[in-house]
Amino acid sequence: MKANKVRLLLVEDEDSLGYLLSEYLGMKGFKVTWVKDGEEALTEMGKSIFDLAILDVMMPKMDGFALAERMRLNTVDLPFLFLTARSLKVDVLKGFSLGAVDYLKKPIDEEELVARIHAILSRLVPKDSQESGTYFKIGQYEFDGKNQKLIFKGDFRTLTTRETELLKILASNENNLCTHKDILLQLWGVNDYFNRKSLNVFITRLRNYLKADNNVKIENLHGKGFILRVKE
Amino acid sequence: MKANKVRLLLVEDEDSLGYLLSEYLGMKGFKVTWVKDGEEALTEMGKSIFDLAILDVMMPKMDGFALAERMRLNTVDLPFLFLTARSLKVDVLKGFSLGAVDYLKKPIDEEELVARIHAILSRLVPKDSQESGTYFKIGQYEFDGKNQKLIFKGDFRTLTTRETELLKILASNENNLCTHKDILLQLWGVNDYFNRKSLNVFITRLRNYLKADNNVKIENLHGKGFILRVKE
DNA sequence: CAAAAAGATTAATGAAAGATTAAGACGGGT
DNA sequence: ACCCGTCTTAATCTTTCATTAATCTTTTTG
Repeated sequence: MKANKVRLLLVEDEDSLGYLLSEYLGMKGFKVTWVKDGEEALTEMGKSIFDLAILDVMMPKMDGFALAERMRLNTVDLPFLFLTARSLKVDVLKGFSLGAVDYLKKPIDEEELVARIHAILSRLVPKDSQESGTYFKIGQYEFDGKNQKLIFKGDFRTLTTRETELLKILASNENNLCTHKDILLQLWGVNDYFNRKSLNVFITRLRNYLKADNNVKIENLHGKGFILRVKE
Repeated sequence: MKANKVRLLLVEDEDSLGYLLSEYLGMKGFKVTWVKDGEEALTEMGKSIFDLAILDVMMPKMDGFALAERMRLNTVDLPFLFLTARSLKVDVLKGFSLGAVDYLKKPIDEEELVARIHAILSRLVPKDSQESGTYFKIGQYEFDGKNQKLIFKGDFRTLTTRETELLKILASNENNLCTHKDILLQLWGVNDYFNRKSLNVFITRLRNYLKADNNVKIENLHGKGFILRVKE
């Protein structure tokens, strides 16, 4: 899984610059996804994982600043830098206050851009790997992830691998949102329509297994994901 | 943010700029140590701990690049950025290849420098307690943005996506005006008649949810926007 | 004070997301 | 090759929620 190419999301409406940069960065060994507006960018962020986003500030529809703000609201935790012709001081400051890791003024020097990307990536804290335990208490249930057993008052049921993996994710984030995206990427590695449907089936199964304790619920956050809710 | 001050090591031979920067940065809440050449810098690094070094490139005796190289040889693991009048591309690239986290061209804008320092530090320091920026206290309410929960005296209500996004904006600007324009751009990316109508609907909803504490109000500034007002 | 603009409130609608159940596909073990 | 347990796809039904609409109230301005 690791040792892979660095994945960049380039958001640039201008054809010429977008083409130039995506080609150049591709040549330099990055995996580049180029989209032309903020909406597309958000969609793309929902579909796959990126290491860094490069946002043009001046774009029709949604500008780079608005996009950064929406990323924050959607708790998309993706580092980003701005690329812009607007070098007004107030813009630079706004860029950083939105959480940018860098702010580059046009005209862009491609080599400098690459150097800066590397500087940024080398300093990034690696994402917390889900090093979760294997044994959980879920309300009156006990869940032995290693042996795939769900125990209730002495009785137990053996879960399948998928059921186990899913319950592990939910249980290690008890009472906290697990997004579709995270679950799907962790279980299937891909976030598409069919896997999403599959996920629903497994959720139904788990709900069924967990119904004996009605302080335990798998709730849905519409459009976001699931929460394993344990009252008290 | 952080309890103790951030410690900066400023290496700058020029008196005027050095004085200006160390004063300004000190005023901005940093603990600044100002030395005038590379030798002194290395001594200082041996004596105390710093969070970030700011190196001028052009200095007599040992220039910034040479200093960075010596730091590497001495395995001094201190992030540094360059400050320089030499904006030649080859210099910029050399700066980054030496491991710089940033490279600023003179003339330096002090505010931008501060913004960049903060951007760098926030990347270096592991994110403080996962839920930064998504958890709010609103009067007697607690608002958990990540899980879209609005909590009042132990009980909670789950908000929808839009309700959550809107409340996040208002809450992060408590007692300050959020203009229509800003809200609309952040929530929809577009500022038109219909979204504005939509916004009103959501404001009504939030008002309804927040009415249990009458020190909390969403006020309207006619023609301007909304304010989440929290008395006391 | 009257007209117009902006805002507030409540309700209706429809598309998208989710839930559930069943049927098909796949693969290891015998 | 044929079970059997498991995962995936399909089909169908239900719920959710953003948006639009309709109506009423407040504020501004001349």
